[in-house]
Amino acid sequence: MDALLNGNSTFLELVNGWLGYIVKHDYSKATYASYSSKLRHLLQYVGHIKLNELTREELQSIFVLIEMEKISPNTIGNIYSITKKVFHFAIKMGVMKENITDHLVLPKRKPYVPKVYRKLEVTRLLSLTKGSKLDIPVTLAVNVGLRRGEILSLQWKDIDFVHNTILVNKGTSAPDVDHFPKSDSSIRLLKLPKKVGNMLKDHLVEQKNSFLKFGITHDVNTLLFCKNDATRYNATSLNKMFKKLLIDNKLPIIRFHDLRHTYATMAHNNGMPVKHLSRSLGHSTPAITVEQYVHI
DNA sequence: CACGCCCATAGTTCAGAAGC
DNA sequence: GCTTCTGAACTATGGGCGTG
Repeated sequence: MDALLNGNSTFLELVNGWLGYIVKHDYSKATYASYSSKLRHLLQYVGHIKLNELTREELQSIFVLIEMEKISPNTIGNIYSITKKVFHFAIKMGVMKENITDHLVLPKRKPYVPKVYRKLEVTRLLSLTKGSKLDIPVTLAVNVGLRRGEILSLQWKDIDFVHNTILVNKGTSAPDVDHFPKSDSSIRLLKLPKKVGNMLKDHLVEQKNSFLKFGITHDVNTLLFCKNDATRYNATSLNKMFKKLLIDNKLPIIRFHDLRHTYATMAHNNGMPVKHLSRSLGHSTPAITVEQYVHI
């Protein structure tokens, strides 16, 4: 720590100290990026103010200003929880006495209600993607309920055509391309629906042929869904391609991740027990499944 | 122009803790 | 036991930019 941090330091200096000395070391890169960008909302108003001149009332008025920027209540909640950590750090470092983030009044967070496709729209979507680049990711999302990051990092060694299973044990997150599961319960061995298995078999043959043509090695580490040169697609590109497909074909606009919600809703409506569905999605408890994914 | 990458920032997911 | 809150890590979106 720059032993220089004291009551006369500015809020900006405090934030930089916390980000650089704590967050950079103890948290993931994605979290670091998320924290620093959210703190900018505060810095624009109070970055220059000295710590011993910052008051709870002032902080409260800053949150009102942020609300006026049309930032959603959920995001304001996020900004608040990060801010609280910053001041907690200040207290720990002995540069502030009380945590001025206590008892602030904030807008209530609202649950997100995803859009899901009905059977008819799913059928239409699948007929559109058939044979196209998006065939694999869309099918895996809508028929197996995989997350985007899980699809992007699936390798052929994760597919077992003998036992008809698919092993989900890694993910890909923006802005990095790190591999990690969302949580321990996200690691799971799933049954591969017959039609998906068949589709993957066909895809494997096609991919091998295409690789041969370009002189690229194909092995068990090859990604299921990748570009012609075997490299991974950028996660945001997948979203863009998906959205374009919907616009071009006048399908209702949903997010790629909503295909996972669609899968869950359909499975539930088809009578899949919640416990089973929860395992299939990789949730730690069935309560999450019911709360977040089943939209009738 | 279409495609794909990178970056910045907003918003969502989901586990675990806290509160009832 | 449940519901609600918190927080880390994820996904979404859009602009800019390079390539073909």
